[in-house]
Amino acid sequence: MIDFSQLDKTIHEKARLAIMTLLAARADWTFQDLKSELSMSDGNLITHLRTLFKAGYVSETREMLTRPQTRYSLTKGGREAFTKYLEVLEAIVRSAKP
Amino acid sequence: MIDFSQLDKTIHEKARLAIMTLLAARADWTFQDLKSELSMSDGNLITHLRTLFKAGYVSETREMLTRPQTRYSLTKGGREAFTKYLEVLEAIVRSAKP
DNA sequence: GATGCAGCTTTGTGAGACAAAGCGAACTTG
DNA sequence: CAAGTTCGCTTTGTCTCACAAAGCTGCATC
Repeated sequence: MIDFSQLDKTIHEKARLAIMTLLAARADWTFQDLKSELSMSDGNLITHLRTLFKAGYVSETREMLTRPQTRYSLTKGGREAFTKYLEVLEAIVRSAKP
Repeated sequence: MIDFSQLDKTIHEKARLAIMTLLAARADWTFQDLKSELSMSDGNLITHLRTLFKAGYVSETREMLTRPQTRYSLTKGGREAFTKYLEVLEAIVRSAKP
C-alpha cells in the first residue's frame, strides 16, 4: 500500500510544487522569472521561497548587476526530497493504472 | 509548460488524495475500512468524504445490515476528475525525468 | 530629486485540516 | 430488560497557512 505520510508536506502544496518543478527542470531562476511564470504576488512567492529555503530545499544567490537580482536553485537536499516525493506520485499513478 | 491551475484543489490534499487513490483501486469501501486503512479520526474522515461528495466525486450507499453500514465508491465524475489529476502528476514526473 | 524597479516585510482575512468529545439509533451481552 | 458497545455523524475549538494588498528600502536612471 502507498505510504501517504511520505508525501512531503512542504512540497505537496500547489504553489511550492510548481516552484520545485520549475527549479528541477532548469538550473537558475530569477525572482522575476518565477513570478511571471507562476503569476504570483511578490509576498506570496517570497513566502513560499522562504519556506523552501528554511526546509533546505532551495538556495538563493543575491547579486548586484545594474539592478539587484536574486536567483534561486535547488539544493542537493531539495533535489533528493523532490525525487522522493516524485516516487510517491509515481506509486499513486501506477496504482491507479492497472 | 505544466498547467498547475489544473491541479484539482479538492483532490490535491493529502488525505483526500489518499481516499481517492483507495477508491480508485477498489470498488467498495466501508467507512470502517477507510478509517482503519488511513488511521484517521471519524470527524476528519467524514469531513473529507463530505467534501468529495459535495464535489460529486464520491457516492455513498447506506445500508442496514445487522449494523448500519455506509459504503463509498467513486462516481463517474470522480473517476474522470481523478484521471485528469493523474495526468498532471504524470506531466510533473515526466518533466522532472529527462 | 523624482520616478521606477527589485526584493522583501507587514498586516489582515479567510479557508480548512484535524482532534476530541458527544450523540442517537441499533444491536449485543449479561 | 438494563447496560454496554458499535456505527456513522455533528459540533466545537484550535491552529496552521495561503494569499492579496500595501508599504518600505535600496539602487539607478532620467
